[in-house]
Order: sequence, then structure tokens, then C-alpha cells
Amino acid sequence: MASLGELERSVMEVLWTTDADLSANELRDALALRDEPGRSVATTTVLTVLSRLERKGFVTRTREVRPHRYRALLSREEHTAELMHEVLDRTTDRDAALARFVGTATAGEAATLRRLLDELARS
Amino acid sequence: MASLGELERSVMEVLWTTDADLSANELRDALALRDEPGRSVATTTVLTVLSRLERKGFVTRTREVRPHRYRALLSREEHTAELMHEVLDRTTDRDAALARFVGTATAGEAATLRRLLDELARS
DNA sequence: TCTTTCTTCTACAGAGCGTAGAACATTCGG
DNA sequence: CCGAATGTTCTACGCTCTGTAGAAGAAAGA
Repeated sequence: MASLGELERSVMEVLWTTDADLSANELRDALALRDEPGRSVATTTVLTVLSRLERKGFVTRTREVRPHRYRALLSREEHTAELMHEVLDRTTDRDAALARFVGTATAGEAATLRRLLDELARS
Repeated sequence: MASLGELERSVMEVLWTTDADLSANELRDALALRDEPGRSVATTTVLTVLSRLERKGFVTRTREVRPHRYRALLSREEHTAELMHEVLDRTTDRDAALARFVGTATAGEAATLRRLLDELARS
């Protein structure tokens, strides 16, 4: 998966935390609030970033309506999970890497993992 | 953690798969074999990359000997585990992300995770 | 149709990376 | 101790990616 710049990431954050699809202007406003309220980027800037995100496969848009409405292709959690798998796939010894991962996980994370694996086993 | 370019990554791969610390020339040769045998980058190129990797905190070197000898600061597994945690830390709902991760893990990975968590519980 | 709204095209500056020569430093053989 | 060989740092350049947005083009409403 391609990596994201700072503004690209901000845009994704907004899309991930919003239920509805957003227009470029709505995104611009949401970004302005999110980051330093006051300063804000131009709508064209948002549109450029959205096009790039579309090209990279992170967002889709509905072209049927005007203004176009944009949404993330994956949820934030799906995205995170995919990234984790990707990182894991790049290593040669997956088991050793997983061991390190579990070894350095918080107690809460370990508990979550246990619960999830139990559920998986029961289904 | 900073991200790595292609050559930077290749250098790390060589360092990770070699036990001993390596000099720039040894690295150049190892890289030439690894990638397309025949073509190879200049030693200065390797040195530049190594300096950048040092600045980014991926490698250290012994300056006491000449030629300097370089080694990775983290093992590949530690690096992978750290990246996984980093990815996970960027999400808001860690549990949901872990759920996705486990849900899309292979059977083998799930088994490894179970074993690791059991060991963790027993200790 | 004319104006407003929206999108795409074009452009540019700054950073990161691959690349390596030039210049500087160190070590070794004589 | 000096020149040669070897090693390291400095400087530099082109390419790609990203943030940034104006200019130009397309669509829709008055």
C-alpha cells in the first residue's frame, strides 16, 4: 500500500470519522476545524489531494452528483489491519515477529487478542 | 519511525541477514549479489545511505576501526513488531483494529498467536 | 445565456532518496 | 616521514512525492 503525506492523512482521518460521504468543501471546513481553526487550505488543494487519494486507491467518489462526494474505501480499522499484515508480510520470520509483537503488547491488547482468538475458535 | 527508500531497505535487509557487522565495501558486494548480480552501486553511495540510516536511528557504526563497521540497531523482528505497534497506535479504536487483524490472519498466524499468549499467561 | 459553482490542468517549491564525484582524512608500505 | 592506497565526508544533481493553489475548462442554475 502506498504511504500518505500529512494532508492526505488528515483527509483520511476526516473521512474515517464521518459517516456520510463528503464534498470537497465540507472536507475543507472539517479540516479547518480539526487542525488549527482559522487557517485553512483552498478547495482546489483538497481536490488535488482527493484525486491523488483516489489514484492511490484510498477513496472513491460519486460522480453522479455535483459536487462529487467522497468516501474512504476501507474503514480505519480495515486500513490499520491491512497495514499490520503488510508489515508482517515483509519480514522473513513471521512467527518471531509476532512473538516480539505480542511480547511488547500491553496487557489490554493481550487480553483483547485472547478474547478474539477464543471467539474465532468457537465459530 | 521514519520510512525507508528502496536502497535503504536493501541495506537494512543485508544487515539483518548478516551476523557480523559490515563495512561499506562488504555491503556494496552483498548488495550486488542480492539484487542484480553484475551492476552495483558505488561505495560512496552505500556510505551516503548508511549515514542517512544512522541519522534516522536504524544503524550504528563503530568508528574505532577503519573501515567503520555498521550494524542494525534493531533486529528485523524487533523492527517489524515496532512498526506493527506504531500502525496500531495511530488508530483510534485499537480493539476494533486488532479484531480486523485477527479476523484476516491466516490459520497459522492465529495458532502462533494462541501459543504465544499461552506462554505469556504461564510466565 | 450569463453567472456561479465545481472540477481538472498546470505549475512550482520543498523534502526525501539514489547516485556519485571531489575533497579531505587516515593508514600502510617503504 | 612520505607517498600511495584506502576510507569517509561534502557537495551536488536529478527524480519523485507532497502541499499548495491559480488558470482554465465544464456544468448547472437564474
